[in-house]
Amino acid sequence: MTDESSEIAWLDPEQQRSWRAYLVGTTLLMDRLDRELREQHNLSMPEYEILVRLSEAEDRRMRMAVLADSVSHSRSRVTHTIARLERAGLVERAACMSDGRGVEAVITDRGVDALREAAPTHVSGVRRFLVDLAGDDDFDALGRVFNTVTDKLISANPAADIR
Amino acid sequence: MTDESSEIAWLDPEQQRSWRAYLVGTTLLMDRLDRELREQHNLSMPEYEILVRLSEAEDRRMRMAVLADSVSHSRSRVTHTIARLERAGLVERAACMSDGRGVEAVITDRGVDALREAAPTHVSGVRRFLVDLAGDDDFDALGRVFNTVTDKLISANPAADIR
DNA sequence: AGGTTCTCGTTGAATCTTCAACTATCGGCC
DNA sequence: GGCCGATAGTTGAAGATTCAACGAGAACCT
Repeated sequence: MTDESSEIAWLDPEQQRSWRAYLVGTTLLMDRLDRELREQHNLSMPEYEILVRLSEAEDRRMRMAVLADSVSHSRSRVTHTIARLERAGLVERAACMSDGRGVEAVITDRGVDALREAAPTHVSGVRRFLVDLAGDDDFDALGRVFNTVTDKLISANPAADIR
Repeated sequence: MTDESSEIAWLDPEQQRSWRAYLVGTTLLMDRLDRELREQHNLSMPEYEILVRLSEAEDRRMRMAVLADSVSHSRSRVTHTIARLERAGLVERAACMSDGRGVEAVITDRGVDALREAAPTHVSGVRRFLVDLAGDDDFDALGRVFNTVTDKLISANPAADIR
């Protein structure tokens, strides 16, 4: 294209095909999983993910910042998401004893129930549209790649705050 | 968990690790690439993708529906995105001659320039945070997986309208 | 103590996306 | 020609996410 383009490391056609497949595939996949959760369980993907983290946490509760880091969403976003979940009665907020600024999100019994109901739907979607389509080796490769990507982006973006 | 859970094909721990790495990694990656484009070139990822498609198209123009399909966004979304790009002077709309309902999006010279400027930034990001981190074989695997995912989700979602 | 600086989490507005409803045109059919 | 269902694209409001600014408490330093 321009003069400087000769110095730029463009993607070769095959790499470009893979990159675009990833972009489009991810869009379609997230869209689909989100839609299934919404229609069948009235939950969005981000909400679902947060419920999962909380349900696995010690004492079913997590500090907002830890929660935000664990899903890699901004703190503001988590605040809003938790607010929605709280309105739905699936989560409650509790002041943090050890830190006056702190807030803990706690999944309620109803939250656990909602998650239990939604989980099979979700997992089946992940299987049908991703895991079972990929060979085991390819799926392992995917895991390796994105573990590396995550490491790189976490350490490149110093410390906690995603933003 | 519940009784029926014994019949459900959950993900084994390693699969779960990969799935979550993909989720988190994708979040971080898209976030990062979007931010770089925005800060350095005042473009979002979806806007960038659309400019790319248009720039590659015959005569630099595409029907809205074709464009929407090619990036796998809803038509409404593309309408809004194009409206923004039009406001920025990077794209124009033109009535379609062969079909009275049709609208073609055409990338302007300014649009081509903007894309030319942004492309090196973007490609470098894709390389630094994904392509160059993955071994060639792993990256190929990623391409295979998402080509399959895309095929499955396109055919599963009969015909054009993504939603 | 007092002051400074940092982190925690929230807030409300701006931006982007989704959703449902709508207009207009096309295409087939009678 | 005229009707009828399907398709193209838009619209505006509702919903979700980002962004910048903020208040409150912690941590540190003297």
